[in-house]
Amino acid sequence: MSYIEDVLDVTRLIPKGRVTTYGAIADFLTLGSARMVGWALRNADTHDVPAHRVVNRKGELSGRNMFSTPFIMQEKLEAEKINIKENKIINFDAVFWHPSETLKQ
DNA sequence: GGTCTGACTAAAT
DNA sequence: GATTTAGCCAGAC
Repeated sequence: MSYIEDVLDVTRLIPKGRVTTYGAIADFLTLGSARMVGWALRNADTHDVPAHRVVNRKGELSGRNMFSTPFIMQEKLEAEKINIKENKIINFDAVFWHPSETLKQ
C-alpha cells in the first residue's frame, strides 16, 4: 500500500458536492508535503478517482490542465452544484471538506 | 547518485 | 498585499 493509494483512497471518500485541498489530505495522511498529494493525483486517471474534487488551498482548479481538456474539471464540479468562476470555487468555505470530518480519525 | 521538476503551502520579504 | 524563498519528497534523466 503506497502513499499514492492512500491519497487516492481518501479522494474517493470526498462526498459529492464537496471538495478538499492538497494540504488537507497531506495533513490527514501526514505525508509531509502537499506536493506529494498533487503528485499522487497525477495517477488518478488510471485509478478511477474523482480528482476534480481536489483543489489547492485557494479553491482554484490548479490541476485542470492535467485533464483531457481544461474544462472537464469545472464541468464535473458544476454538475455537483459547485459553482466555478474563473477556475475558482465560489463559496469555497461552504463546500470545503476535510477527511477527518467523515473519517473521524 | 546528484539535480531538476512538480495538480502545494506557509512564512518571510 | 504582492512577490519571493524555503520546505516538502518521489520520479525522471
